[in-house]
Amino acid sequence: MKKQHRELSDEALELIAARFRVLAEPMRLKILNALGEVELNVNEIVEATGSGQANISKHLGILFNEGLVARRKEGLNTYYSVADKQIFALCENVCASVDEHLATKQRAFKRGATK
Amino acid sequence: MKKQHRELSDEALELIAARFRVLAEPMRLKILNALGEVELNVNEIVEATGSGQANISKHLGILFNEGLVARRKEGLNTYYSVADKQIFALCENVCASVDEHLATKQRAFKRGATK
DNA sequence: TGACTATATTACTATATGGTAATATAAAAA
DNA sequence: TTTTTATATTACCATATAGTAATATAGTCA
Repeated sequence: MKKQHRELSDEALELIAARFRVLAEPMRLKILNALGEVELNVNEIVEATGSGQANISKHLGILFNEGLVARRKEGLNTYYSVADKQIFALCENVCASVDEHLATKQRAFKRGATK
Repeated sequence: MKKQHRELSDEALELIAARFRVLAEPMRLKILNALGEVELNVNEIVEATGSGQANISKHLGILFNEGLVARRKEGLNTYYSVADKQIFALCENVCASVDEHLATKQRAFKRGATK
């Protein structure tokens, strides 16, 4: 039996999956996309996303715990920014991959072969 | 107000999130890791992962629907392989990112500041 | 044909989690 | 101090989904 790839323990797989899980929510992606390269406070993020304050705070907490965003308090406000800029490259990759997948599906559909 | 990043519709965000969601399961990552560059049938994957046949079939179906694996039938057997090799680069990135995050946490812990 | 085998599907349960309303906290202002 | 404001937290409900057992399906072999 040939060894295919790097050995990954169940624990490592769980950690990697957890990271993906954080990115697997449209609202969290929306927050990251809204942040981009700038720094926004919670209210600004609430407005940018159109979601409720409690929900946004919860998502921000999750993003913060995973180290994807940084947090800075200034008086009553909390300013958030993207801590791990690599996220954007990651999303670009996934974007391209999804796009390719959809194109393939569309070609199959046009050919009349959904298979 | 400055435009930060690319505009992404809610629909696009949902598609990207869906892709991440597929990768957000340890068992599916385990399957992809087991497959690597080789082709395995369902039974071989069942053995490699230590999970049940029904569960593996279900996960393979999900991976297939997202276009992450390809499927080839040969008699009674179904052989699966990784269709989107970019996945591995993606996982490497996430791996590095998680690693960095954990290292940061560890440094904070050693400093006595969990903050 | 009928038995056997590999895989897929279905039905079910248990768990996780997103959204929301209500509330707590804590900093600023009056 | 009291009030106001921004954010975080808690409790709750509704939904999604991983794992599993049972069953269906379909190819192979006798």
